Amino acid sequence: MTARERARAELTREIKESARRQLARVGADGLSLRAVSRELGMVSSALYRYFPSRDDLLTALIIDAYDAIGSTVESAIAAVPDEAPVRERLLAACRAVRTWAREHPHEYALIYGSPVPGYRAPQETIGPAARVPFALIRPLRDIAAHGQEPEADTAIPRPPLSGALGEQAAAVGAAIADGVGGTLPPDLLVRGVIAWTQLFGMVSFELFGQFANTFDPADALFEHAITRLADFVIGESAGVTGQSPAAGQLADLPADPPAGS
Amino acid sequence: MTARERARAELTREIKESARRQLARVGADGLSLRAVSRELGMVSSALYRYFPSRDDLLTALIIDAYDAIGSTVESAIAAVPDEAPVRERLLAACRAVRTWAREHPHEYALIYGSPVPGYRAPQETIGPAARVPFALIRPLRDIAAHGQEPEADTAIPRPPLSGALGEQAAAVGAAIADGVGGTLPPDLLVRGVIAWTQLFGMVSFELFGQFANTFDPADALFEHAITRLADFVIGESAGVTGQSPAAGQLADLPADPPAGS
DNA sequence: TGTACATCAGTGAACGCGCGTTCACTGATGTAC
DNA sequence: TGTACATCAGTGAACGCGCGTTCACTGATGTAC
Repeated sequence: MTARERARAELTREIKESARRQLARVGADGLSLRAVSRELGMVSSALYRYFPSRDDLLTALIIDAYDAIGSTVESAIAAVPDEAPVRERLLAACRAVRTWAREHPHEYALIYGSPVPGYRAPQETIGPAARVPFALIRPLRDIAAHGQEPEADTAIPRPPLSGALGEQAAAVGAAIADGVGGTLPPDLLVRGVIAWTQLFGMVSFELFGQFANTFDPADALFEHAITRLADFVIGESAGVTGQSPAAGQLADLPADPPAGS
Repeated sequence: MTARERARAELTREIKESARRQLARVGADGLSLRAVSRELGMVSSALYRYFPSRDDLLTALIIDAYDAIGSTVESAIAAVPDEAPVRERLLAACRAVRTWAREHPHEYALIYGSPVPGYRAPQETIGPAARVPFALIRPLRDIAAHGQEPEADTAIPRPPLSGALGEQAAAVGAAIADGVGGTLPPDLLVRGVIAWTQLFGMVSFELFGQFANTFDPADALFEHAITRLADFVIGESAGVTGQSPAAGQLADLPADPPAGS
């Protein structure tokens, strides 16, 4: 790696860092190449050696943000001991999402807030964007791989999917089989998606100020909500008993069965 | 009402309409007084007779949007026959939220998307902002007023609230008692809040493009999700039986008991 | 090891643009007697 | 019913600002022989 290449990588990093700082001050629409160049002590036209346009810089920030929250969630899940029940992995993932969002509110807003009008997210963002949903759904594979869900232990009724939803979920399940390491039953996948929306709905409301004056420090509400959410997804009621009755069973499974249906 | 006053009201309306159209084209940050004045065939400085600044115009749009979705939801609930179970009112409210959001995506983004940096929502917005959550929670009052929840019919376990959450919910419940027409038990209130976040999480993900390439027409997913959501909030499992067993009982209650605990 | 040439990073000036807001003004609409 | 004055809506010019992007350029870093 030549000195030139090292300098280029370093400056690219500095440009994005400065842009992130500016994001925090003025938001995505206020992000200005001239301001970035000013902070870096360069002339504004110099930035065009690194990013062909303002939108490309924005895209880089979006990809970085998706990757950052994605790897944070993946790490949080990986940090849970293999013997721990699926439930613990889900809870860890939820907490990781919230923690990252609170630590990087403006990057969170960039990727999960209202889309910037006039900006069309390019193809390259969809891979990184899928990391969090994949990470959330992957633990469910362990339930599916178990052959059957702990039907006897669950007290939560499971209304059947409508025909249209069943087909849609089956198609999605097949399409993402590679990403999540196996085909999920439609019902389980739908529960996972609902949990995904619930999780981000709660985090967004907290960050965007909808809880102002009511559930303002949302810690207790969040903890309660993700407990209920885990009940809903997994179909156990460990929120009551404190420990999943099926945990022992699941723990005996290999943590990572081979991919493919 | 003098001719002058009528003209003023009319033009104020036209300015806001033009601004809403522009919102759809360029978003909140792109909203420009000069563009509005251009569309109206006026000189830009003339707008200052109607709104003292750009931010005040934005505030007016935000209040209008909150009022619009608020009254839409209220109407949807009111349109449900009095004899219908609480469940039907909840579902109607959820569908109304989604329909309005899809018909007014940019106004939705204005109030539920990422906050505009540098813009601080003034006090006048909090009343209108509360209309939807109040409308969602108000039907739950009927459950609370019934004296007890249909405990026997519910199959969903109800883990207790943590101490901190219980206190917070009790405080919030007391603070909003006037708005919802009665004090709600903390547990019921928390379920309502969780449902609120779930509902808007799902609508936001649909509108902001997170379902792209997966659950893209989200109709079936949404219908399923709100069914589960009603199960969760009300504790009945009408999604399975098709009709709430407690519906008859609740229908005998007065639709609007006097406010206050 | 040294020279000749190509590649690339950064400069500085310029283009053309749109923005929010102020201000002194004209003329029409409303009000008091 | 008519006049004198006050209020208000809309004009047009101007201020000062920051922006994205282009372009011909200089000088440093890399590469081939």
